[in-house]
Formats: sequence, structure tokens, C-alpha cells
Amino acid sequence: MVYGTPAPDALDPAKTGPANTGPAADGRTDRVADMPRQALTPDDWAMAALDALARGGVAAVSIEALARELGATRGSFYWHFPNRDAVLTAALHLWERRATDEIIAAAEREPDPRRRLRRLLHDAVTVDPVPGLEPSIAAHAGHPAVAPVLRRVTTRRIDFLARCYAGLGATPALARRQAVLAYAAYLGWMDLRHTAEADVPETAEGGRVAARALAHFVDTLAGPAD
Amino acid sequence: MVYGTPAPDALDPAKTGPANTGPAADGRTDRVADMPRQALTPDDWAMAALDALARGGVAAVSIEALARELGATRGSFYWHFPNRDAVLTAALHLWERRATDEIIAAAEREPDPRRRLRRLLHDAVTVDPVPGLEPSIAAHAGHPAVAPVLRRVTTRRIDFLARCYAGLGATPALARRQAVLAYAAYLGWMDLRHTAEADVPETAEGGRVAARALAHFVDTLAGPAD
DNA sequence: GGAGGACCGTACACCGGTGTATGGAACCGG
DNA sequence: CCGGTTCCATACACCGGTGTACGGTCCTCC
Repeated sequence: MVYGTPAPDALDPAKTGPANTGPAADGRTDRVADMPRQALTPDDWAMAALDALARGGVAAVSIEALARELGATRGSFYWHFPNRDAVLTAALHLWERRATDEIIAAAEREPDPRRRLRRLLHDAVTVDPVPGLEPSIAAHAGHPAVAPVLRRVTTRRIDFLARCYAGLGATPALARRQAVLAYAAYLGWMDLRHTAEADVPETAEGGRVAARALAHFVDTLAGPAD
Repeated sequence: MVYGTPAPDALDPAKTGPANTGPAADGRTDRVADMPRQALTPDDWAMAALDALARGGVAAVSIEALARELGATRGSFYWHFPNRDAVLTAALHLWERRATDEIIAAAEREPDPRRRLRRLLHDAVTVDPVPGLEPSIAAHAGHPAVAPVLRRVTTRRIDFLARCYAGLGATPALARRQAVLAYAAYLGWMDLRHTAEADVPETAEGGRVAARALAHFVDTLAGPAD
């Protein structure tokens, strides 16, 4: 269900064996792959769930897949969480904190309203801790575990954007419309990045075309620098 | 796996029974629910697959779910398709034709470049045959069955948008950047609609706020009417 | 240094989905 | 009327994921 990394899983020796204590020479890249390994925390499982969520959607957040990713078994999981839904909501709450509070707090430290808005848009598009997470969560808006978190995140972000536009002198109604448009452009930008990174280099993470496209993005939505 | 309609499935009498020929008094709304029913076509299955795809992603496109939705059994499915992947690709090809060719063809009938661009953006956001389909497909960009179709659709749409902007006098590079931004705004707009229709009434299908937000959307991305 | 708790592996029953094999009803043309 | 084709239902084997029960291994604290 991950379909992003077909090869490494296909040629595991013989079920990876119970090689828990020991070198554990598997092909994983997220773990130290050496020594008895530190005990797993609920956040470890939640982070792995976010990764799986970004790749294959809600259905890909399976306990077995997370356990494989972390080099553990489901026995470990059921000590930290009562069931599958628990890790899903934990992951979404983790995302809610990281993807909303931190970006907004960073922008709020900028006093000048125009620079604040430009910085917000720039940072939102630039930093992307878990590639593909935003589109994946948005695609499962109807899921009972996703819906409440997604609603809170969406309203908070749009409200903050609207306050930024209002700080630039727009009327409340206009600021609101500008905020919705800017947020839509942000969502679509993240969509395009992991949808067609090869065909739309404008939304990629680095390079000249990306820099100029990003400048156009910010200039159009937040106005020129000064 | 549909989680959009929890109630109707929960209280089925006793597995719905083999009530095929006959009144078949189930709660479905898509079928005539009367008489022996016309024979199913591959497109019927593909349409049901698009619906499931829009609601629960690729994982929700299960043969059993489609059969339940169509009031048939899997025996019917395996006469029309060799396996599950076949109906998935068939559904995606159906989407590729409907969601790209028709909208572009409608816009190309408009001679005036500015009106053409405005009409294109307006129509793209207004007509939404299968709500939630676009975000759901975009979220599974890494899936082997989705990737090629999604790449073609994305490049075709952006290229057409770029030609529209070029027709307005923009240089090729600027037209390209404007096209990417406009397409990102479109994608995010569709995201927002089915993500938080209650909290973001601007992206809803009707109403005063929606109309004014849509006007702002078109004016900002395509320039004023004249 | 021994008891208890934290943490994890293993085994089992269960469920839903896939694919296949096969039978049967309806609808033709000869 | 009858054989063949079309379309669909049923039954079965199989697989992957979920929960649960239970056993084992550390680590800690008195």
C-alpha cells in the first residue's frame, strides 16, 4: 500500500527474521540500524503514521506497515495505543500542532504587516516537513478522525490570513476573500509539488525557475515587497 | 471504507439477501430499484469506481464495495474486468476524457482571449461532476495507475492556461508562471470546497458569498472583465 | 537480589477483500 | 425447439490486516 518504494520491500531475506537485538542489517534509513534500539514512544508511531498517511492515505496507516517501518512488531504498538484509530488521531493532532502553531507563531514575530504576509506565504510554501501530507489529509476530509482536525486547521489558517490582509487595509469582507484565495493557492501549490514535480518544476523545492515562480506567487498574493 | 454514509449500510436487514430479480427494496438512490435491471456495462463500474475514489481514495475502490453500490455481485465484475486494477485505470481514463477535453473544448469556442480565460476559470470551478474527485486523485499521485494519467492531465491543463495568458500578451515565461499559479488556485479551491464547505462558504456551489468570492477569484487570476 | 512494571515478540481467532471455478438464467439465431 | 452466447450468482481457497492473550526480557527500586 505504499507504492512509493517498491524495490526495498520486495527482496527482504526471509521475513526480516526476529533480528531485534543486534545489528539488524535491514535497508531502513530512519533508524540507527545498530544496537538494541531505544524504546519506542507514541510519537515515534505517530510520526510513522504521518509518513504512511502522506504516501498512501488513511488506508495506508496500517499497524503492520508502521511496525515494519519502525522495525518492531504489532505487540509493541498495542502497548502504546488501544487500536488503529488512536494512532491516526494522535498523528493528526501532531500535525495540527506542527503545521499550524509554529508557522503562525513565526509570522507573528514580524511586525511589518506586508513583510509578515509575504513571510507567511513564503514559509508556508517553502517548509514541508512531510512531503505530500497536506494533500493527503485534504483528500480524506470526510473521514471521522480527519474532519474535526482539518476543520480547525483550515479555519485557523484562513482567519490568520484574513487578519494579515485586514492589517494591510482591506475591508473585512475583502480580506476574507483574499485570504480564501491565497489559501487555495497555497493548497494547490503543495498539490502540484508532489503531483507533478517533474513536469511542473515551478513548484519544486529549489532551482532558478522555482525561485522566480515563488516570487511571482508571493508578489501576486501579498503585493510587492515595498 | 466509505465513511461518508454511515447510516444506510449499518441497518441492512440480513446481508441484503440475494434479492436480485424483483423489487429489491434497498435504500440505494442511483439505481431504478425496480424491475430486473438492465445489464451493467464497464462504464457503470468505472463510474462507481470514480465515486468510491472521490470518497475514500484508491483503497476505497474495492470490487465488493462497487458491487454493493450497483446492486450486483463480484461475479458480474469479473466478466467485464480481469481484476481490480483494470477498473481503476478505466475510471481514471474516463476522468481524463471528461475533466480535460470537455472543459478545454468549451473554452476554445470563445474567441476573445480575456473572456476565454475568464470563462475557463469560471467553468472549471463551477462544474464539478464528482465532488471530491480532483483532490482524491491528486492525493494518490504516487500510485502507478494514477501517476501517468495525472501527469498528462496536469500538463495539458497548465499548457492550455499558459496559452491563454500568452494570448493576453504575456511573455512565455510569465504566462507559464501565471498558469501555474492559476492552476494551483483552482486545485486548492476544489480542495477547500469539499474540505470545509461549512466553514468556508466562499467555495460552496451557490449563494451570495460564493458568487462574490468566485468573482474575486476570476478577477484576480484573469484580470477584470474589460 | 528479587519483585514488579515497562516494553516487546509470538500465536491465535476473526474479518473483509481478491481471484477463480462453476453453475444457471435470459436472450438470441437457425 | 435448441444450442450457444451473454451476463450474473454462488462457493471456495487465499491473503493481509486487526485485536487479544500470553510469554519473555529488560530495567528499576527497595
